[in-house]
Amino acid sequence: MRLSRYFLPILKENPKEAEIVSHRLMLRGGMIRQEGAGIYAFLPLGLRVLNKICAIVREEQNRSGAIELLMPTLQSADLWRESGRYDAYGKEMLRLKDRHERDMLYGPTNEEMITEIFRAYVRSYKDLPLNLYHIQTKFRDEVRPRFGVMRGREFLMKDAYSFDLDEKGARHSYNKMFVAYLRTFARLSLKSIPMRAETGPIGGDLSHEFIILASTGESEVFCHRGYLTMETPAADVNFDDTAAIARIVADWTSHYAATSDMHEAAKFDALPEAARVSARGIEVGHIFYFGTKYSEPMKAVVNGPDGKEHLIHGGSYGIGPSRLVAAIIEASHDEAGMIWPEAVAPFAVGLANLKPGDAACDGACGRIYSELAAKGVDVLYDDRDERPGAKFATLDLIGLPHQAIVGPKSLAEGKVELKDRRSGERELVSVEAAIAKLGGKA
RNA sequence: CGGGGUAUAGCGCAGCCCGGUAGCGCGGAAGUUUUGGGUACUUCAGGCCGCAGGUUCGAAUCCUGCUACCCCGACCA
Repeated sequence: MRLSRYFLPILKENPKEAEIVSHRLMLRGGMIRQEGAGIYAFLPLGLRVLNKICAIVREEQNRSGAIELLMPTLQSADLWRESGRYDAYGKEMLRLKDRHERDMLYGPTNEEMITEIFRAYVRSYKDLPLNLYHIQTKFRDEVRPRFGVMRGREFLMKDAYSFDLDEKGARHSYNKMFVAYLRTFARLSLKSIPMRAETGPIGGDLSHEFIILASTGESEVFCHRGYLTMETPAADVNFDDTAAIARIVADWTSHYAATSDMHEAAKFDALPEAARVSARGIEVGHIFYFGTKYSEPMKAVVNGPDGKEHLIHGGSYGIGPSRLVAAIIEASHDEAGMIWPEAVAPFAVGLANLKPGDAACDGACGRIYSELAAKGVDVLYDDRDERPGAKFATLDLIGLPHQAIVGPKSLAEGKVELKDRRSGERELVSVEAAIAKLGGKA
C-alpha cells in the first residue's frame, strides 16, 4: 500500500480525552475515531489489526473443535424473558422497540439465543459435545465507558457456547477452551495468566479470567512468578485427549493467581518473596461453566444413552478482539509509539522513501515494494513528499515491526537501512539483501 | 448512578471576570527554502463560539434550561 493513496489520518498532538497510552496511540495513529461515548469506528489501520486478531482467534477456536456461526445483534425480549434475564440484566442492556412496538434488545451476550438454536435442532446425546461460537458486535450500556476501545459500550466479542450431556463433559469442553485461550494469547505475543474469577451476572461455579500483564493495566493482580515462564500448549495438542487437556489446565492453575477482588493475601504472602509478582493486568478473556442455568428455564434437553431426557450443561467463553487491540498496545509500546508483534501488525514492513522524486530512491523503493508484494509481504510504502523526520516519526508511531529506509545517502553506497522497530537495531544492507531478508515476513 | 469538569477552526488552546461582533500554535492549501529524526519564512482557506430561550442598542462573554463529552468513584469482554 502506498501511503500517499492510503487513508491514515495521523495526529501530531495528543487528543486531550485520551488518558491511557493505547487510547492515545490509537487516536494518534489513525486507527480509531470516536463516534459517541464508548462507540468507535475502526479506521483502515485499526481494522487491519482487528482482522488479524480475529483470524488468530478463529484459528484457535477451530483447532479446539469449536464451530463458527453468526447470530444477529438484535434479539427479541421474549427470549430473555424465558431465561429471566430480561428483568435481571438491568440498564446495561440497550432496549428498543421495533415498528410494531415489540420489545427488542441489542445483545450484550448470546446465551439465550444460542440455547434457542441448540434446542431447536439437537435431540440426542450423540450430537454432543458441541461448541458454537461467533465473532460479533455487542453492546453493553456501561455507566462509564472509558479508555477508548478498552472499555467501550459497543465492542467486538468472540463468544463461544458449549453444550454437553453432563458436568463431566462440560468440564472437558471448558478445559478445551482454556487451552485454546492459552494458545490464542500466546500467538498474540501476550503473556496471559488464568485467574480464578467471580462468575458475575452470567452465573455458574467455575470461571477463569485471562489476564495479561501491562504496567498500565486497569486491575491489580497477584500471581506466582512461575506463570511468566510456563510453556504454551503446542499446536498439535490433542483436544480429544481428555486427560492430557485436563493436565494442562491443572498445570496452569497450580500456582497462585488472583485479581484484587479474589485476592487472598495470606496465601500470596506465604509464597517465597522471589516468587511473588504483584502487577497490573488487563482482562482479555473470560470463561464460564454455568451448568443448567439456561437449559433449565429454556428447556434445552437431549435424550441420553439411558433413553431419558437430560438438561444440557453449558459454558460460555468470551474474548474481546477490539479490546485486545488496545491491550496489545498497552503491553507493547514505547515513547515513539506502538510496537506491533509480527502476528498482528497492520503491515509487516514500513518502507520509507526519504527522497521521492530522486530516480535512485524511487527505483530502489519501487523494486523493494513490488518484489515484496510478489512474495505476499504487506508493505506500507511511505512515498509522500514529506521530510525524512516526519516519515521516521510516522513509521515509529504506527509501529510496523520492520522498517526499510531508503535515502540518497546510503543508496550512494548501494545500501538501504533496515531497522527493527522493537530493538531499534539498524543495519545497512544491499537492496537485494533487504528484499531477501524481508521477503520471509509474509 | 453519585461527585467534579469541559464545550470557541480537523487537533491543542486563549478570549469570558470587566458585553462592542473571534485569535494563537499544530494540521490543511499555494509558494520559496530545506533534505537522514515532526525545517524555516510568506500567503491563503477554514468558525450559526454545543443547542434553545432570556437580558441588552449590542452576547463567545451575563441569566435560565437542555444536550454532548471527559475525569474520579461504584460496575464490566
